[in-house]
Amino acid sequence: MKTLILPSIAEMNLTSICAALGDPIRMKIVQCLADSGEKNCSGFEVEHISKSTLSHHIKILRESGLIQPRFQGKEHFYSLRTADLESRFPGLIHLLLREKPESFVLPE
Amino acid sequence: MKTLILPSIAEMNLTSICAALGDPIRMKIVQCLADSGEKNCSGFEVEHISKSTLSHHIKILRESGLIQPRFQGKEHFYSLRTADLESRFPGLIHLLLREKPESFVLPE
DNA sequence: TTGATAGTTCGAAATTTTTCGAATTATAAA
DNA sequence: TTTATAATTCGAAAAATTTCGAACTATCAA
Repeated sequence: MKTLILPSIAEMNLTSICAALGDPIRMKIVQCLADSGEKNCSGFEVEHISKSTLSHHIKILRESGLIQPRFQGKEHFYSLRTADLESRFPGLIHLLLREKPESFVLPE
Repeated sequence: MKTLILPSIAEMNLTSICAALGDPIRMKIVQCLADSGEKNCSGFEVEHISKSTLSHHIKILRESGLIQPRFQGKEHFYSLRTADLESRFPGLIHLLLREKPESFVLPE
């Protein structure tokens, strides 16, 4: 079993999070997850990009604290760390929603 | 008189804004302005950086839509485009405040 | 056990960003 | 007019990021 490195809430840093979001591919992945929850790599709405490049972007998102993986068989399912992000940077998640923001309920 | 290029509210783009904020020097400038309003270059809390480098960072912040200049004599005073940013990305400004966020009143 | 699938890691090339000093513009003050 | 100050622009060098294919790990299914 592999150990995964995720920053704690206290370790999250706004500059790193912005740097992670400052790339169009990564922004798209994050907005895709913000809109519709958990997805594996093939569910991200990105095209014309090799799988190693996609892995690289996923790593940056994970290390910034934006996303977390869940391993199920061969697949890695990713989701936004909604509650953690909301507690550390209130309002951030809301900013990332593309549509129907009124349908999104923030965590308690 | 020089014409300055500022993106309109509609032209503002979240990815570009995040990219602009994803650098520690630029984040510091923006948080400095968010905390205390208008400042010229010498008022930014950045050190060990040449003036041409500082100009480069200011340009990126301006072109992303985060800041606007006001020319007075030799000096260029910069401020956050608070109202414009709040109308385009509600909550963004609040995220950038380092201290005393409760004392900050968002524009109408 | 073999083969297929999902994804990561490695190393190198391509591209972009950051940085600087020198030259330049614009204003103000002597 | 000359000098000083505030800041930008211009190249070019240095540093960081993005990208890819190949090799690898792990799981599942035949």
